[in-house]
Amino acid sequence: MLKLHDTLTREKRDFVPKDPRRVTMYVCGPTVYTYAHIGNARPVVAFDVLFRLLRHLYGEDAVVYAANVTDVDDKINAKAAAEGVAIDVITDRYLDAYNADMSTLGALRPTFQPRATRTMDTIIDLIGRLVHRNAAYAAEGHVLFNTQAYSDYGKLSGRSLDDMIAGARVDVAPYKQHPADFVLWKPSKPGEPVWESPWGPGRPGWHIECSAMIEEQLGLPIDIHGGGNDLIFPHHENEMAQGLCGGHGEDGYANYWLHNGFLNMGAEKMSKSLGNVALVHELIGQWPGEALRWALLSGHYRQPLEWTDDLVRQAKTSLDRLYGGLQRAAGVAPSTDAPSAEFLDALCDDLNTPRAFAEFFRLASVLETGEAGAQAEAKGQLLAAGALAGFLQADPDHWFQGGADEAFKARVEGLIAERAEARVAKDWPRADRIRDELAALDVEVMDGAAGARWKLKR
RNA sequence: GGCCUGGUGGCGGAGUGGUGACGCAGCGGACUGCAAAUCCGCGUACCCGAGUUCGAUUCUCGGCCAGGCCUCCA
Repeated sequence: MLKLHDTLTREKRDFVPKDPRRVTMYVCGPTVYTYAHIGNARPVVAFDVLFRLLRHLYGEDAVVYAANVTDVDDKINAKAAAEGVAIDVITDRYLDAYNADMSTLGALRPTFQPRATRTMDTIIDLIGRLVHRNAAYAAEGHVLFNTQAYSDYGKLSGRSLDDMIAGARVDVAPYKQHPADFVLWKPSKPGEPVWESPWGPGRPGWHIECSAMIEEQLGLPIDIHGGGNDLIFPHHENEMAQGLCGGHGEDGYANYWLHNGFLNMGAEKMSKSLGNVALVHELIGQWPGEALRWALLSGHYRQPLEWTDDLVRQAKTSLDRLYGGLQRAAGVAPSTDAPSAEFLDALCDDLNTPRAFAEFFRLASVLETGEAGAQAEAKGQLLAAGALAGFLQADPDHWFQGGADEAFKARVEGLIAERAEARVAKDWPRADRIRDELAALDVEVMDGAAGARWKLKR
């Protein structure tokens, strides 16, 4: 039984989908104005594991996963203006880069990737319904959500309206009826992209696109809504309020709210505004994407995780160990294609990936030392567990030699053949000389009963 | 100020009212022409104080420390 921690009820609960034939999940996606950093990738990878797990439990075609793309925003506008191009040029460029980067991290593409600019009709329709139902009002070219219309406002983030007023750090716009009211539609500034609406030309506020997309792509209520824990307030609080008041939310908005913890650089949250970021785009030039994925999942998704070079190095070493086991067991035929029960249990325990990783190592150990039957089972379980979580699907030789082209491989094989001759002749000085030569090429040779294997050191 | 997380061994990181996480690093041994890998074994931990309890790292309260959010910023 899958259990998930729900932010709204603040407890870990059995997961029961509204319809097991159509399990719905929505995760807040990127604003595409620059490259994603590794902190941005944490929810993508964590919820990718959940997506894969749900597909495993309910069937591949039974899970519908939508992740939005915010492609209209001040920063996008600024970048487009700076380059003198239309915003689509910017957003297309960085969306493509984003998808390529996330794919390198082993994340499956969501079923839908709706874009704000292509959801405009639904956004305007939803705002219209909110106005009609007195859950929103127009004022000075803006449309604002009326927080007084929703009695549970603050429930998700655990805040009361009174607290918010008391703690308000920002001047309240004069056109707001209540300080907590938030913008659904606002006028564009000169030169910015603009859409026509019943309330005048302008563009959507921050939160409304997600509610519109969820209505359009998934239908209320959805089973799972995910995102970073900085989105709980105000974004998800507002999203839920407007979504429920729009007329289709009588059965709730999202049945399970999941929020991931942050990646820290040193003691601080990694964030673009602090400038302490490591871009995925750059990291994938330094490490295998699979090692980055492992590093991201080496801590539980709700806990903070400190991002360091050493974390990735350890992740790489862990995968070397597992791939090494698979490489040595190349001759073992898997006797199952199902992950072990413990592996599945670990993931079903609110995505306990560290516990699942421990099971990877246990299986690898059985593969190394077990009887033939146990090995065959362990290999099958290991590969199946890997497939479920997005690991270990590469050819082990390719994992260790991945950076080498054919010419390089031929050269290495030649040297290894020469060295084999020397070893047969017990010409140790010559054998060691060739080992040194290979080491200079960054190649490590491992002698074994069945001949020598090699890997790139990197 | 309000709300919310978290503080576990050299490092990363699970978990539990009373025995084992797991991985990395380290140490000893086996194997090995050398090396690597692998195998066997070893070590060190639960922020502080009080309480509940036969017993607390685990529950409660208080404190200290760190981090996050507190509206047009994703």
